[in-house]
Amino acid sequence: MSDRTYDPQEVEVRWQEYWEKNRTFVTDLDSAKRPFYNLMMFPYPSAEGLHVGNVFAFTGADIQGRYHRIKGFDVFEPIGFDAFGIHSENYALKMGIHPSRLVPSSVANFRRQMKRMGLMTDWTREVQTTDPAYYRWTQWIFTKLFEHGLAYRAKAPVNWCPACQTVLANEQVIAGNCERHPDTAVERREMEQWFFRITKYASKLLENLSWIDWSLTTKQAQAHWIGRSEGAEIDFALEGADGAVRVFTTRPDTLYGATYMVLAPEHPLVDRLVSRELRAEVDAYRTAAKAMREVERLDAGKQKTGVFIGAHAINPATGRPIPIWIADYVLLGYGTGAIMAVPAHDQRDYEFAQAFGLPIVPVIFPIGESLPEGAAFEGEGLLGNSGPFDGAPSQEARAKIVAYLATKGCAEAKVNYRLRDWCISRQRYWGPPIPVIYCDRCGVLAVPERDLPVLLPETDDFRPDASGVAPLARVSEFYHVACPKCGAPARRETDVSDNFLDSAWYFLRYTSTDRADVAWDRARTDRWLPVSLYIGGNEHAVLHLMYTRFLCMAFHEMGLTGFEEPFRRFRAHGLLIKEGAKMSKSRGNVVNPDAYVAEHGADTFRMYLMFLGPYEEGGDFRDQGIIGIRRFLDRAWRWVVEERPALPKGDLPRSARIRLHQGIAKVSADTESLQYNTAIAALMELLNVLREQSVADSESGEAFVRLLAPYAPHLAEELWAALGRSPSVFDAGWPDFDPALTLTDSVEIAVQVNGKLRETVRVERGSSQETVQAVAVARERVAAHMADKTLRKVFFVPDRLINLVVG
RNA sequence: GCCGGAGUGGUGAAACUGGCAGACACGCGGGACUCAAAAUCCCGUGGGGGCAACCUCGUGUGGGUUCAAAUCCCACCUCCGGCACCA
Repeated sequence: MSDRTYDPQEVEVRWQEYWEKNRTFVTDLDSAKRPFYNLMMFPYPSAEGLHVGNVFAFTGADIQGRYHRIKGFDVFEPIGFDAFGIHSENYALKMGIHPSRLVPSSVANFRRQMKRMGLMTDWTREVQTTDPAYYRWTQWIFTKLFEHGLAYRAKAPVNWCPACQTVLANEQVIAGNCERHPDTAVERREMEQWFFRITKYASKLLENLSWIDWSLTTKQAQAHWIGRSEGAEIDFALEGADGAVRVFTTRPDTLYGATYMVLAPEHPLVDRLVSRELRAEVDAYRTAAKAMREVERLDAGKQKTGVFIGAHAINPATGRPIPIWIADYVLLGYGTGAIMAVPAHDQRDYEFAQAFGLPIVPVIFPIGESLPEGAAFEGEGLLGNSGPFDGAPSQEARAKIVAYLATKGCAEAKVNYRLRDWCISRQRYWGPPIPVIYCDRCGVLAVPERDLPVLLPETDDFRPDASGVAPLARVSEFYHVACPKCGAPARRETDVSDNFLDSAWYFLRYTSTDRADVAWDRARTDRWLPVSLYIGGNEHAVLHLMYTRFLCMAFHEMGLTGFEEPFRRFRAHGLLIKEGAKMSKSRGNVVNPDAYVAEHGADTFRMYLMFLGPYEEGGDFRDQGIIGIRRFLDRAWRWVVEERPALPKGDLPRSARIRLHQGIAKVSADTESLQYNTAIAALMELLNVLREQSVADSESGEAFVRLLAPYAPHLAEELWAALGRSPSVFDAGWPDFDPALTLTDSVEIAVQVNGKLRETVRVERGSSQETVQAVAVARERVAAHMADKTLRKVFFVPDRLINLVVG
């Protein structure tokens, strides 16, 4: 017996060197016959290094890559780093070191840790979003969108975080507070911003969800975010003035019950409509609403407030004038920024009408019950108080009323979306400058492709200030530029683009990192995309994944790619938490993998994370059971290296062979469907069975090692070599199983009497009810429970169960 | 409030399409080996009762459907994630 034992450090480093030297996981993108693009969400390389949450995410994705590789696919598994953005910038400000000097060491640390984890990454295709060779193309994408009318500049009320000193996307505002500063209320500011017209694709973004193979939860989150609602836009003519107020409603059937209107305080018509006597009051309300903290304004439970503006509009159905109010519960950014208020059938309008003594006219009457007291009736029923439409069912009346108004030119059916355009301007330093030049003569120009990249100037003066102007405005060599068209003095845009733009196209760049002349090589993207499988966290369900889909639709429309949807399959992994809480630096509960890898090795740590619970559900990280995985790998090593070679050669007994084939079937199916915890349990069971055998057969060793390979890649290579096979096990093919050998010859059948388990009997597979019943009733324990009772009925599930009902 | 997901031994968890609840591990108890320990191996391990064979209760709570429910239905509780005056 050898005195050597399994030494993961030695084994793992040796195989990592072997893979690197032999370019085992470097993919020839141009000759691949069976491309499998295995994508994982690239990390933000924080200075603290990789944490277990990253390792959990990467490992689950890497298992898919390795599994497909053994199955014979040409797997492309690239990685990159996304070090632009506010997170890096704030950290740099805190440390007083320029981000361009901090990022390389963070990246180097991440790279070291990731290599040590043994991912099958193709490191020849690494991208960094902060590299001018990359962001040149991020800027190019902006110019393409600009050319196609998908990028525009608008003054808009934006979310301003006083702590970040920058604009936030809606998605970055959590309950009215900043995503990065949970104690800081977001303010609203009017600013010139660059937007991408994602709303153009709202319907396509929604419709395609019906066929893309994504985790259901992710698709639901996207559908909700897009927020489609069907209704109508209706014009309410102004009384004693030209023009009309347009509203959006999902309930045109309630039009006869519209007894007043409400505009958002910021609505542009307010200024024109407000009466002289009420102007002071209205202005005071508008100022207050504007200054109000977003959290307060959006608090659904708060008392309704508002003011009458001294003007009236005509209800187009009743022909009667109704008062126009402003109130902060109506939002400028949704629908038309104005509503028709139907207090009888909308709870918010009801509360408002109650507070201000406005008339409440019911027009929908529930069938077979009466209207609720003290609340709006929001359900369906028959129309009343509705002139010619009285008696019509409310659902049918919607279209009828719209059609009737349409003939008078004051309504049209309309689909509204909650989705808003993507604001990409950031008044910060650490990002790709938006490639735009403002020339007094030529107007707003995109920087021509030949002048890209617009390099981010090196400056130590990059702290944002309350001016709201980006730090780049203070760098005069950058700010002043000659117009690319006429040569006259012109100015550069000084905002940088949103970090989400960097990460919205990185998977296209991976294929073409060797090409300095194009963003991506069309032949390669045609071969490799859409991505075969994308694995990542569901926290990106509506941000990253939505923006990415939008860009790909735009690229496809421009003829830049051959596909519309970037990810064939997307699977969301669960969140790894610690003691019931999300891991974060502020909580001080971030777990660093290095210590575990140093103690037990990467294989053990990988498998342990995967064994913790269902991959798609995540779980609570504890290191309690890690020793169980280590023991399992130790046993696997001993079995292959020491125990098995000492046994005489021979064939497995049939029962063991059946267990082997059942194991192959189970591990294959569970790996395929990301049920890694049960796949590992099956591997353990299989090893337990195989170690009980007293012969060394020719089949089980190689099968087991290959099943183990996606999970413990280093050890699998080592054991493959110990079996006398030449590397790499990842070129060896996935073991097949014989379906006939996955069924045992005999089965154990549960015998119940009146639904309670009393006995089990072992019979030949496929035994008839008569046979099983005969065996069962002959058993003493069964007979005892049936004594002096009559057999009423028998339920028989072949090969499983028999239930004898007596009474 | 709304939309998802979840609630099972001391712990992480497993359970096909409604068909033997607790696979696989951790931990714990006992034993073997050892001068001793570590490592390893073997046995046991949901609760209660019983010397035992066995009996009985048991998947968040309360009802229901069914020969049979962790699984389906109704009502509720708790936790996690997301959204939130969306007209």
